[in-house]
Amino acid sequence: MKNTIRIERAIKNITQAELADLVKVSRQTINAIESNKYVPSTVLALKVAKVFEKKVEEIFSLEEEDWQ
Amino acid sequence: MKNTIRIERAIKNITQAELADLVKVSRQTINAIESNKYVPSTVLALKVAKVFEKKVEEIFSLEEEDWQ
DNA sequence: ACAAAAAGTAAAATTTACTTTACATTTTAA
DNA sequence: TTAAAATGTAAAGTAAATTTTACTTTTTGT
Repeated sequence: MKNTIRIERAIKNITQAELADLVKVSRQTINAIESNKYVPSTVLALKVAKVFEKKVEEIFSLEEEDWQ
Repeated sequence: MKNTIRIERAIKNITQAELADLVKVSRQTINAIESNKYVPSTVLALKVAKVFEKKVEEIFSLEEEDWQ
């Protein structure tokens, strides 16, 4: 799965730390998700999408390998 | 976070086992998510939404306590 | 009423998300 | 150019997702 968090942050001009505060996780968690180190929970994805006023699908999208 | 998977399954008339096959998890995982035993990953939420041809937000929604 | 299918549930094991701490590197602004 | 801010990263620890196996209860169809 890929995501556009880095782009959305740039548009909104907020730092990883600020986004982390808004969605109540650590800065490293945001960094790890941007770097595709792991897949966030649905709660976190919904919060991130809400911060950026976008649908979850506009920020997170499935890739071939997500279906095996 | 709550979800409407049980309702969507009823509309589409598919069993927990069939949905589990479609999204490639165990039947118990679907059951646990329907029963709010735990929060699925974003990959799984995207797959479930796709199966039901709905947006993630139409199936999964945040509740007060998800923001603390 | 009966059998089969579906759903509920639970424990143990495994994998993965997320935190905390800490430090290194890169970018930004004066 | 230099300091501060932002980002990258890593290890150790904790919490939570997911699987597997297995059994019970409920629902459905005949």
